Amino acid sequence: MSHTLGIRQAQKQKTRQAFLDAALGLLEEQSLSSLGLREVTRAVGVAPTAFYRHFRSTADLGVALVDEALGSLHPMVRTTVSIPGEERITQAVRLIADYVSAHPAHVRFIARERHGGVQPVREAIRAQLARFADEVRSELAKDPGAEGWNDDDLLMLAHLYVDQMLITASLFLETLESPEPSEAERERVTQVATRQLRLISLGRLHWLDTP
Amino acid sequence: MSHTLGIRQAQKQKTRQAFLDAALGLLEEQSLSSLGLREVTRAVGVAPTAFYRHFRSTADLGVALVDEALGSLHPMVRTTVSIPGEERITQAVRLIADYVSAHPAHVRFIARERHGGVQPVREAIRAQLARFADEVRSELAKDPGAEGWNDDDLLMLAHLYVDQMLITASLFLETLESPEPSEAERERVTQVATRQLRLISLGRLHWLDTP
DNA sequence: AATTCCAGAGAACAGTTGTTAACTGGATGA
DNA sequence: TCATCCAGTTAACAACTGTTCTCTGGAATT
Repeated sequence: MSHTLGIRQAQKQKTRQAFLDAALGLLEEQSLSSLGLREVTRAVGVAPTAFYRHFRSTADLGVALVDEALGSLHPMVRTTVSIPGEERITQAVRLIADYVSAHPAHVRFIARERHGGVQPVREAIRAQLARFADEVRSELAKDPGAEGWNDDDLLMLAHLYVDQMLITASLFLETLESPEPSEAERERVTQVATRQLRLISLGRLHWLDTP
Repeated sequence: MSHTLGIRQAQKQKTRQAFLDAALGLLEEQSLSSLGLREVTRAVGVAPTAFYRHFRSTADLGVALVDEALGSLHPMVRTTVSIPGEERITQAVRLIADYVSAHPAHVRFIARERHGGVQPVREAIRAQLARFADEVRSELAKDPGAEGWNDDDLLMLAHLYVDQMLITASLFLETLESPEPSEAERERVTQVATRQLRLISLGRLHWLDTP
């Protein structure tokens, strides 16, 4: 059962969330490695020293942001990959489009810090993406089209899908950042992403044609 | 014809190159948006104000680094893509492996700043990658396997290849950064990348099977 | 009701930052 | 040879950084 938090714990979590929100906002136009501790506390409206009550460093805050950004996405990905047939591709692209629309700053943060200058954050993202890949692999294994596939090749394919989804997310993001975000642009990205996934699925279909 | 530079111009270019080299070194463990001007001049061994003789800002220096990192790669990519048959994939993976080994810091810089916090640099990288995609597209168009393909689909495929190459480069880089860089790890990345490219090529082969 | 706890405030620290202005001295071109 | 140019220097600026130590007032515990 869930324990009701005391006033004190509740207020602390509220402040912590304010830190995460403020940081995410500031990170829209800079990278984590240049994010200052004082900068964040100023945005939240608290004293600089209050930061240490919640995080050891801005790198620590970054790791927390990784979990916030990707943690809740796992069940959705599993569900989407488990859809059979053509519908899977359509729904996967839609899932990404919707997620980018709903949480653009989170997506930007992940894309930016995946190869960014803060090692612990890179590692946290790497671990999350590896989890996604493994989940995709295990869902694909249940698919009838996976007969005759070994686990290595399935994981190779899963990584291809995951990376492709990240690229697509980044393209949708650019769509939002564009000076005049048009529905036509979004539609174009959707079309390209769909066809790229279709092409990969075609390759998958004929993977075992010749040994 | 090439004009021989005076002592003065030559010395200036030498210092400029020292700036680029020093910056690239410092950027191994941080992002461009946190790179300080004084930090760079200190590493070069020159007064802070000397920086302004060469660059307007660190963002400006970043744009110069983009050209240094990717500019010389275009002819190699064209040549590699023009190779027919299975050999093309093998040679492409080898090209990337060699380039990462020879210029790891440049590759890291591109991967990091592609989605980094400095807009002009992102734009410069985007433009270079678009050039690669267009070059790959025009080489693929010459390929016998491209009969019946329209330009839109060819460009879609070209982007898929280019993005895939960047992902592979980043994996090779992680291989070098690993605490104990083993040849076995490199070989594994080579194998995965090769099979991913093969799968994509299989999809390409059957793209026109059903309209 | 008395005591402990602890999120956040306040002040101070030594170092750092980007940018300005005025300079020097060797290469350059008349 | 002499005047011009200009890459790099020196000095100074206000503003900012992360981190420390001490303090406070309300919640939590007894």
